[in-house]
Amino acid sequence: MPPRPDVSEQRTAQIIEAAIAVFSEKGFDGATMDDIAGRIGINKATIYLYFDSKDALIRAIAEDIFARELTDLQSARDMPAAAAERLTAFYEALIDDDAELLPLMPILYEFYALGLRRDDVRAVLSGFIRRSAGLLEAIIRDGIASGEFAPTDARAAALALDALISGTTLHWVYAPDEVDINAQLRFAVRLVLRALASDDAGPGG
Amino acid sequence: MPPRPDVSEQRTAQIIEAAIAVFSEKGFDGATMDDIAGRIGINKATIYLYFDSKDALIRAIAEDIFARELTDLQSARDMPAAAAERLTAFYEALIDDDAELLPLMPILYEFYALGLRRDDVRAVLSGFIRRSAGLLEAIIRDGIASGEFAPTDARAAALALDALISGTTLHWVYAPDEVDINAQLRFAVRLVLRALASDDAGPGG
Amino acid sequence: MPPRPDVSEQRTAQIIEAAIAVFSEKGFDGATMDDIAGRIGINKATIYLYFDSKDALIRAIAEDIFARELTDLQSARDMPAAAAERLTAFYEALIDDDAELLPLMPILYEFYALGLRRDDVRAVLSGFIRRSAGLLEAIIRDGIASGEFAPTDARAAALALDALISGTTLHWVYAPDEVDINAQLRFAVRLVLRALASDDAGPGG
Amino acid sequence: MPPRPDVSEQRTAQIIEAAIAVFSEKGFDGATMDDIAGRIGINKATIYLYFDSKDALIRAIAEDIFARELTDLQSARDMPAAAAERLTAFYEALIDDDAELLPLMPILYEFYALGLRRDDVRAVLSGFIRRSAGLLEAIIRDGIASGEFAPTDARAAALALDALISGTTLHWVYAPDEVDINAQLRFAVRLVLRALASDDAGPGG
DNA sequence: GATGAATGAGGTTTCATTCAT
DNA sequence: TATGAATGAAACCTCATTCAT
Repeated sequence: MPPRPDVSEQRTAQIIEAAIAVFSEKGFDGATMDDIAGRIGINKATIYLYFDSKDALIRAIAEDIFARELTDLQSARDMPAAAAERLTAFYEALIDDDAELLPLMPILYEFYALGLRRDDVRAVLSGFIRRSAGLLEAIIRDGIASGEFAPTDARAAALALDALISGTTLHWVYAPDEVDINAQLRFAVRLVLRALASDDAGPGG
Repeated sequence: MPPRPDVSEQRTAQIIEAAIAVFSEKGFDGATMDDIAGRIGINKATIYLYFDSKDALIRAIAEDIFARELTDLQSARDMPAAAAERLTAFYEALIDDDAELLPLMPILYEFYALGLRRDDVRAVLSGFIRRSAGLLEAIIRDGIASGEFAPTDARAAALALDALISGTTLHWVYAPDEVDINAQLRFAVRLVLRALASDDAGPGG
Repeated sequence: MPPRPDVSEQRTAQIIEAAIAVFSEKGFDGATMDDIAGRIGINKATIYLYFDSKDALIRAIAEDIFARELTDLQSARDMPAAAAERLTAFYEALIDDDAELLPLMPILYEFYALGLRRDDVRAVLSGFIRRSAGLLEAIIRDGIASGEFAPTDARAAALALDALISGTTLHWVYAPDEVDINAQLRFAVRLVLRALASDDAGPGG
Repeated sequence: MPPRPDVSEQRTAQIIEAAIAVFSEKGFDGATMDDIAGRIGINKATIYLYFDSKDALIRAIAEDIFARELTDLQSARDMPAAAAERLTAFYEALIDDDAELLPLMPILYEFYALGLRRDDVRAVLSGFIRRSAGLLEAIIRDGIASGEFAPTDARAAALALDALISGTTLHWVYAPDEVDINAQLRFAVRLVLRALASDDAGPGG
């Protein structure tokens, strides 16, 4: 914690923002501290006043990004609406964020790759995935409780939905011409909803 | 006709194998040519007799790995069995390959990340994803033709299944304790099969 | 306004000086960045703060050296004296600079060789040669205008004089025992002066 | 001396020829043994059957090239003609060899540069320069003996002529548009001949 | 808080040279 | 005689990190 929190916090945020942009473009290793500093017109050394190391910066970014993503999911969960509607709302928010989300994809995969090698990053990612599925599960559980969905393995369904979403995003990124992301995500949700509505016993059965 | 058997192909394969192992462990950037050479007890410079550059080596690995993966899928497609059975067989092969597949995951995400920045890698990945979905689609289409599945958008279903598989693998890798990969994949297939069996119009509808 | 005086220019000059010495001794290819850095007790990487690459450094040296040489010639041209005197003064300065000039010879030939392969270096050399002959030509032209020399092809005479000087320098460097550089240069100038004084039509005739 | 001289000599010559071409194009350091071997379709290692090292090859080339040049000069000296004619014949042969000589210029300067650092090369070059001036001197001396030229310092005149020739060649190479090599060389010879014809005492006087 | 200057460590790539065949 | 394969040594260049100002 640097002495003057007001300025510091701004700078911290500014650096993180710049770093996200640069890392997205060049990858964690391809990007240099100079690239990041240059993007906001400060000196490379200044970054070290706010972050201990490049690794620490990367870790901070992981926390920042995944916290933001969770926020979206959380507000979907907390919407006063039927469960099916809330799930739909969630993926629609995802798509609408198109302009925001797409540029994050490179860094996302960068994190998936890095997390398998760095424990601190792995922890952040694991937590995110767990919580992400947890939020979807909560919505599904609400739907079951309210009788909107048939009783089923909410956890498995949540995992499947989450998997569908991230898998579809991958298609979107790597074969954009072939995938109508919007239709495909809608299809995915419907797929899961139908399973929930039926009496399927889920993977645990 | 040189007296000695052509050792080139063996060396090439040997280097690729070593490189896969090292890249998985340290990432493309973290791994050095020395690491790779050291792993098979040759000199760093020898690698350059077989690959023009580190980048070329990475690219060769991409082709190698994804070709192997496709082979598995292809043999599933070509099995003389009902479509549902063939889909099931495919993901079961995936799981059985556990010991082979799991160590490849880091490199896979490494490729996903890199592909968004390097065109040659991107081309290999795009092709893989496209062909992968194409093979699943073929099986599904067979099922529809044989009356095993209800008429539906085979492409969308294939994409969904493919997405489910890669998304589930991600869970598996990052939250292994929470995910029974076997059950979860079975669940995924059943999910899609049910959609196929019904009269749902798919994402295009 | 940084508190410290701008040390950049000094460093730049220091590096160029060291590089000239090292390049003279070992040739462009034989010399390493480490050699150069070591000579002034700095780290190799520091050189890269001032020059983009070894090639850029070499190019900077070309500009530096040839600019210096031209300065000498220019001051000879601008002397308030008869043309013949000014020409004589020039080669005498050349000889007096003995201690400075001789060590530069290796690097000069290095440049002659390199310039035939590298366009940026070639441009510097071409310009130098052109301007060098141009300055001599100006002096000769003055002499003709003042009636000191007979009307003749001033350009051809200048080129001949320039050629004589560089050719003689070559002898000097490679057969120092056999050539009295001082006498030989004086002879060369006299040779040209006599041609100028006569009514010879020059090479164009 | 390899066992079978017939094949060996051919190979040796073939390698030298290839090396001259490659060295001219890329410089001594820029050229690799592979470049040279590749140019005649042999294996790099084969060169080592004929030359001990790259340095030895370079030295052999120096001897080869300068011997050839001297041959031209020698035949000019031995022509049954007046001295003035023989000098003229010499520079004319030089110009006619245009197509042969011009491509050798890069390697020539390469040698001038290298000779200042490598004793074996320096010895070859020194000898060449000395002998070259010696041949010109012989012709001039003949001219003096026959009364064709006025008595003068033949050595100084020869050196001046030699210097003029090599200096002019430099202009030619670096400012080809500005120099009519043919006219300029003729001018140079005339310049010297006039000096010889007169009663000038030369530099030694 | 900020930076210009510097560096140590290291990575990719190149290549003359060797040697078993 | 010829070569495919291999390598040790080294060079250029980069960059995260430090520190005096």
